[in-house]
Amino acid sequence: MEEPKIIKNPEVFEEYFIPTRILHREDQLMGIRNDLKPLLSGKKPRNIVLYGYPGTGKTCIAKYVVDELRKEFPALYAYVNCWKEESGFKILYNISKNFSSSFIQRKGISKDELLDIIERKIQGIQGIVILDEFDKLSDERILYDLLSLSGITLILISNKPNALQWFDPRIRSRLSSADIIDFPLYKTEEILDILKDRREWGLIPGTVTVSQLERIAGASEGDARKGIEILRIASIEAENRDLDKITDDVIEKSIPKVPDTQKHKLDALNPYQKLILKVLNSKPMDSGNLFSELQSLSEKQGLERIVDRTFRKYMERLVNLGLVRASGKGRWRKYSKS
DNA sequence: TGTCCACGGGAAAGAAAGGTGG
DNA sequence: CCACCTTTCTTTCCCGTGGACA
Repeated sequence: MEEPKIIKNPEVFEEYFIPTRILHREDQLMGIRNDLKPLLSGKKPRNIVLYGYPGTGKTCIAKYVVDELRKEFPALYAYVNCWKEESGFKILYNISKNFSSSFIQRKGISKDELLDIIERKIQGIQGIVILDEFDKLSDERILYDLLSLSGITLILISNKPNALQWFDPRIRSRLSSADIIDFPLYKTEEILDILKDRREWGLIPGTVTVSQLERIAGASEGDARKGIEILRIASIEAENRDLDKITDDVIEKSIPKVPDTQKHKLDALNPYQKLILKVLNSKPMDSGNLFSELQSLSEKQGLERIVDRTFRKYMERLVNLGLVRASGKGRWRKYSKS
């Protein structure tokens, strides 16, 4: 293979790549930092649950914060994807392997022994375990066992909004104090920023234009991973064709190669949710006014009235989709279009 | 200190989507 | 293809909570 013309650093586009700076996820970043902060003063941190659609930065940011923390504090660390390692044994095995510098015999070892190993390892030192896609966990006992070890802080990640509800009440009660952090879909401009960042680190200058990146960002449906993947495929394709820059044609061909992850969540808004957006388009509002506005508008359109709790669920959804911004807390929250 | 009122968890009811066997 | 059952998602009902404000 001769000199690359497009790609400077292919790692930048890999799934495991963690960027040196995180864009547009300040709240989530601070949230996780604060939850883990007690470690630095020898206290027990909060467990954390991260929710959000695919490609909203959950895994990336969790790893980023843990990396950052470990520069200051020597905590043990393990990342396990529960979808790949679905059995309880595999998960424990992976954790103990990550925690331990020495080799662990895989054969003839029981779950209990693995738990013992883990427990011994974290004596006097703390361990952080990221369980990605924890809703895929086949053996929920493991979660219970891990939660019983006081030296372990869990970061649980899922793209199902209420993944916890499936678990045993005992597990839920142990997680009741966990901090729940939501990751809304990225907006198109935010994905554009992320793509520009990756371009800078991963591609040779001048190989892709901003308007081309805009095209990719627009096709990403709020999923940063999808955007990055499109850029990666386009780069490789351009490289293969021996081009010295990425052409529009290559980009258009790359877009359909990346599967939809969001399943068109965005156009699946119901009439009420569309009305809410329309109202917020003109001016920001607090919840009470917005709700009564919605009621009278929907009456005019011949729609049934909805109950207030349903309205709040709609708002929650819209915020999660990143279509509405919520500022202020509790009952004094204000909603505005984002 | 009590009232006000949106918040949000959770259960129950209802609706839609997904199988399966005839 | 339809009838029926199961699973999953949505909406409603119920209710305890907590911060502002008087």
